[in-house]
Amino acid sequence: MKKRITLKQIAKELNYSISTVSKALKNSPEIGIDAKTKIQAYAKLYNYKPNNVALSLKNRKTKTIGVIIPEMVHYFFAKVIIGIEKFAKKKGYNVIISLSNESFEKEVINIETLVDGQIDGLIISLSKETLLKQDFHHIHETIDLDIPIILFDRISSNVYCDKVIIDDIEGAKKATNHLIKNGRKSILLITTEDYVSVGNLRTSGYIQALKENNIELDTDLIIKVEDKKSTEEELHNIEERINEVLKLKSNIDGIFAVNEIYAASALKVLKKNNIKIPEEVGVIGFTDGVISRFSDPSLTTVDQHGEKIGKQACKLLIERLNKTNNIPYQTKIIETSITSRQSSK
Amino acid sequence: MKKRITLKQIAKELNYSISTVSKALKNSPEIGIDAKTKIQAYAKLYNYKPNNVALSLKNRKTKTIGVIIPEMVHYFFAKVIIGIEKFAKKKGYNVIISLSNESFEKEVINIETLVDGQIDGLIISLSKETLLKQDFHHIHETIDLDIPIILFDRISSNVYCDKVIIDDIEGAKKATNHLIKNGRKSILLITTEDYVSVGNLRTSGYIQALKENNIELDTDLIIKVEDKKSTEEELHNIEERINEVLKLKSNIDGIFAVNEIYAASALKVLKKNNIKIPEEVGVIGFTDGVISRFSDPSLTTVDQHGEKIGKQACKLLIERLNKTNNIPYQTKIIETSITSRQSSK
DNA sequence: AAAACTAACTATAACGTTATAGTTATTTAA
DNA sequence: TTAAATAACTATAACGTTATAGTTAGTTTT
Repeated sequence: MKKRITLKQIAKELNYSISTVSKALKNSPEIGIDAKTKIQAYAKLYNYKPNNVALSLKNRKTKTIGVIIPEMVHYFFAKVIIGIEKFAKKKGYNVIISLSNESFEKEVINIETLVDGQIDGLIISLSKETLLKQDFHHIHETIDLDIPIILFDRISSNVYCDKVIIDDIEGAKKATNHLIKNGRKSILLITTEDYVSVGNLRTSGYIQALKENNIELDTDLIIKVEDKKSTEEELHNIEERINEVLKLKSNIDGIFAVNEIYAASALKVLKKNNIKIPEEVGVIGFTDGVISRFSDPSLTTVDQHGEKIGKQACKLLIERLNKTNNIPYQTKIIETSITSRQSSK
Repeated sequence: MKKRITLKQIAKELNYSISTVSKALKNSPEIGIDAKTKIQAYAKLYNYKPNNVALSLKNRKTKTIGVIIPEMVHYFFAKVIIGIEKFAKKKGYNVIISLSNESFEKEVINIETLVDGQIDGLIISLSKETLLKQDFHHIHETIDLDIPIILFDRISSNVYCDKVIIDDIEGAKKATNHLIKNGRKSILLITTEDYVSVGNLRTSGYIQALKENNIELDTDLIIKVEDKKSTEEELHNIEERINEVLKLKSNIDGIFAVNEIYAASALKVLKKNNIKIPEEVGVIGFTDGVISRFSDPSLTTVDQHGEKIGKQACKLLIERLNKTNNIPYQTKIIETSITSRQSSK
């Protein structure tokens, strides 16, 4: 009903020019004290707020950041968004979120839509399809338009821009070492096939940790899972494979899974076999999410600190937006940490 | 590097007026075929895209929808957002997401920020604090500004606007009946204090179901939890209380929890007491999320169909935005359904 | 052949701001 | 006492669009 009041209306009502009103509200010294008090009082009374769209047009800045993530129902991404949102808000930026749903095409469309004058910069975690295709033209075109992009988590070395990642190798090493320090010697690794970069890196970390502790690598202790949608059927499959290895290698005393779901599957199989956790077998997962917290026993995990990642990404972006000259691209690495719970001691 | 091209630049380059260019690109019959082809070709070559901010200012429409949810790390809300996002995109709208973090103050600030010319309408799920305070002035003020609001899930009957909810009473009845049909007679209810409307309604559903099945209500079988942040400590507390009741009432053969977390806690306590699920006690939760799917045993739940809720809310909003006259407010009820898993048979 | 019409354009204003460059009237300096 | 300085404003342009209202030159109509 009562529409927003504008400078024009205030000007007309109080018989000043629009410029005077504008300046008075900005407390400009050019304006006399009388006019100022009158105008400011009136503005306050009618709850004047500058129209942001007009400001965006004038300043050629929207004070809005676009975020594109592969999926929403994922603790890690949700956390990242929280980090972005918090920092952005503090700096006076708004956040627009889009989902690529792991599809290359949707990613391209989302970027196009957002770049259409809605946002000052973008924070993106690439979709699986994009990484598989290795097609980054949409990213490059956006950067060419002088719209900065920050990549996080799912990045590519073929794109030149700021990046925020965790050290997957280091994280996996920490996890493996955690088990070794508990006295575990025969550690089962549940990971993805090698083309998934994250899985690949974590596998390397596992291998390195063993080497550093002079434990011989037994490839029979590595289960590589096809990285599909986690349907009930697929989950059953994974459990089946874990079960087999467990039967085959009865001396297994630790399990490191490269994500929550694999870790939860491991728990299930262990319990079915009446193997005591953590007494007989210690379990640790990567990615600290709800599943880990509410599983029984609760899962020790490698926390990726999604919120920190989001904050850092947002910080990098806003810094770049505020620089007029081009600063060199940075890659920030966020430390992982172990969250110790019941599944390991 | 190569900035966006504008009408002005095209006009200058091709020696036409801005109006001609604008009209040519809109295929106006006022413009001659020669000019049209020339201008359109040039625009295509330089990838002309109208500046959305300018359009927003001109049309007094941003084609953007704001969404405020209490928290992100929550399967249900994530699903709702997916629903909103999908539908919005299809209709040419963008989505801005803000988090109230269950705080009244943050909710107020978020609304203010969004209403500052960024959005055409809002979709909100109220924070717990807001519901506790019963202070809706910010909602009313926004509606007064002719910015339509759609409330979902966490609503209040004291606000007049469009709403999308599930039938909590019906859902709770379905859940309770599901247990009763399994032959359960002594069903423990784990719910929230009554001021949380959702908890309150689900409690009613439970009571009604008992009544309809001629089972006497035993108030000792109702645990009302203070609805706080689910910290480890708080969770421990809940488990403690469940444990006590379980000791006191040894004949309990079913548990209905009004959310996933309470249900997961119940599972934990039952397992600790070596009570067989579902043989001795059947468990059902409200809200179908990851915890339910990955718990052991997996949880039977009342699915709220978050994506449908999001879609419906978005639809209501866009419909209202497209009407010039005020249409009467609607409340849409989305059907729940039972997803049967291991925790009940 | 003058009046009316039409095709193909252009100018202007407006959306709401703000920065820059004026314009007054009044005060101060020389 | 006259020029220079200042205080307190106002007008204008610009951000990128588009709708409305002009303006031409050429074509019909009668």
